[in-house]
Amino acid sequence: MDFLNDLNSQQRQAVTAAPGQTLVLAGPGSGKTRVLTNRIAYLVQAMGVRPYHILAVTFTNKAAREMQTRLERLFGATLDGIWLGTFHAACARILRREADYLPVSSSFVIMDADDQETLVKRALKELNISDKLYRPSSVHAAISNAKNNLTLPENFPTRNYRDEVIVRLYERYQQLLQASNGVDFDDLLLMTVNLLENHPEVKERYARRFEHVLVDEFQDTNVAQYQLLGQLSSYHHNLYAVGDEDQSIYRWRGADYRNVLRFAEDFPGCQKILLEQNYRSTQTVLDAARAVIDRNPYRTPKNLRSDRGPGNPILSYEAVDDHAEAAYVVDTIQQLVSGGKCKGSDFAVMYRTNAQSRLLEEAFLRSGLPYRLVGAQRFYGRREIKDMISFLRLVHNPADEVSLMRVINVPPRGIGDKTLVALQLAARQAGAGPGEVLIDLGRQGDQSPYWKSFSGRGATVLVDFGAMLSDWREGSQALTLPALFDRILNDTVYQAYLDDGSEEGQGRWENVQELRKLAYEYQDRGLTEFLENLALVSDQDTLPEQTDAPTLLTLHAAKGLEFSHVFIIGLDEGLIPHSRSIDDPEEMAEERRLFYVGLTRARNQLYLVRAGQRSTYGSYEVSEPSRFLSDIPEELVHTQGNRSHGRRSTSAWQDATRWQTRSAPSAMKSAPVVERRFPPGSRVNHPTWGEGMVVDSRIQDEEETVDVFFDSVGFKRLLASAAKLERIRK
DNA sequence: GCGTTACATATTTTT
DNA sequence: TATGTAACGC
Repeated sequence: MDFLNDLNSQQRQAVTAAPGQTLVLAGPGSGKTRVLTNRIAYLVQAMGVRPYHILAVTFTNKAAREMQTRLERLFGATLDGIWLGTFHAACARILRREADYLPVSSSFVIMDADDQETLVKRALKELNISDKLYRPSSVHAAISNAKNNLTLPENFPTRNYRDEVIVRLYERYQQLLQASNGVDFDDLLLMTVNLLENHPEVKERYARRFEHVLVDEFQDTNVAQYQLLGQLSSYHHNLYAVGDEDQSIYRWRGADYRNVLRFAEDFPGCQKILLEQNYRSTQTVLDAARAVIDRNPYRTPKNLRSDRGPGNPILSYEAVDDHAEAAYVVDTIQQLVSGGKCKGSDFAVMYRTNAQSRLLEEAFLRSGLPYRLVGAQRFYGRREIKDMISFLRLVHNPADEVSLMRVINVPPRGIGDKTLVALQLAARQAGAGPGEVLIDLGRQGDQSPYWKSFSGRGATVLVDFGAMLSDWREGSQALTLPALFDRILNDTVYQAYLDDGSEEGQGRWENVQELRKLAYEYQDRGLTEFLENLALVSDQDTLPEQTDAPTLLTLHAAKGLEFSHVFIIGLDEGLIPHSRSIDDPEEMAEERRLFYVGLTRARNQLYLVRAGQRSTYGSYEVSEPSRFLSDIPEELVHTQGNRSHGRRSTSAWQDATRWQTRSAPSAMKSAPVVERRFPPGSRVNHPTWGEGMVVDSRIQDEEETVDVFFDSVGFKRLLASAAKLERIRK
């Protein structure tokens, strides 16, 4: 049990906890994943638990993979029989096994968020409800919300007329889903919980098997997930939850950090262990983070400690506008990288909204520095990728109407609204799905009973497409996945459709080939598994790793990561906290946690950046500093630049920007030992240049360096000890 | 049925 | 800004 020696006492206590319900509250950087994996190792090695009896659930595939890798390292082999994966993957697995109990067959497709919205739109259309009054995204959110709370249409609380309409939409939506032999993302959880609830014998089977249930990021569980954990651990009662209320940032998706509090109420005998030793950040970072998060109510106070000493002060910078903000970030990174002090991969730039990445990207492109963008342009969200996946899904499951409607006329083959309406009608009259009708048409041509339901031209084009589809279906038995893929590409002449000679078209075609490459990897596993993985694996999981470039990402995407140098930009009211959060205290608390998550990603150096004005789609607006900034104790922060000096000619300001950038202290330097004599804002006198105002001042190599804006000559950078500076009163 | 255009539209976070 | 859609003309 060597691994126990490398743990601190809190960690060891957590890893070796007695069976039963255990709650580990793990502050950022406290070795949470390590505790989780070592716990599994401990269960297997010390307590003799067979991996077969262990279930470990995470929220992301990445986290699951990370645990997998660490376990392999600990054991020198893969653990046979263990269930280790995301909530959704585990549920999908259960549902496919137990499909006999379900309204769908075991080959059900998993509908992603886009598909869900498409279904909502169809429900709106069918029920003749205005999509202006009932925006699809909002209806989708309401349905999703209900499902996350285990609310079925019949239990949906209707407080007003709008709710009643939503219930009707919810019901129709559900019908459409099932007609497509589909299960949406939320159903994976909801249906599993209901299955276990309504069939105690099924529940017992799983609960008996899983002697130990472990959960990562417990604070992000929603009602359904919480319920599920209870069910799965209902026989052996060994539930091991690791999380941190302070890092709960998915409230909008139904996550409820109060589950952490509920855990203690529901299991009064549970053990609660706090991990407060931080191995990531300097004490300065932790102190700032703590000052921010301590203002949140309803949490377990934690005292995060670091052995790494105070480190560098936090640098804060206020740019004139959002362009200058981006320029500051890029310039600073460029200086530190070209100075050889840092690698590109030491840096991360975090922001609240994806839209903010654009100016950054432009600035990076201008500078020639490579960068890595997380999230924004989703590979699986691209049109061409969705098209190809839809073809494959259709082959796998012709009942999938969402996919059918997506690609029935892609590339354009003369199937327009009129023909589609006729197809829907014919299907409804026959009590079949449009997919079946289509395939029958394809097989039998004018001999098909459906033939006469269509006009001459409509019938022909439908027969053509139906023939293709039924061909693929037969092919799917005989052909390998990549071969099927190519067959589809060929038959649809998809390349010609995409690659119109433009750069964009070429890019799209490359994406298709990228997907084909992936299909190639699945040739031994087949279509079903390929599709399941496409549905459950997000883009975040397919990030190219190991590029030596700064990472651009949202604060949400940053959770679980760490970087030496972290920039958090857009620290303005309306962005952080986001304007949609200001009138709801719970939302506001979540914004605070989000900022906290960002702060605690930094190992060495934090940069807090904002802009005095920024363009919100079109026009510029003046912005106020984020309220969270004032929660950070001043002594932890070193303010760079100072917009408040009187004149601000463009050139002087640009000088200042560039200049301060260059002088950003390196992360590796220790904290200042010399006292500053000329704090920013003070007036000084110089023998040759006369009076000026100190704009910036910092200690470097035990020397005080100051930036002064002189009334006579503008900006100068001086060594305080060498220049005969004199401080004067205003 | 298709493609173009103008126009309106709404802009958080996504396993 | 950028995206989607409604309307129009072919």
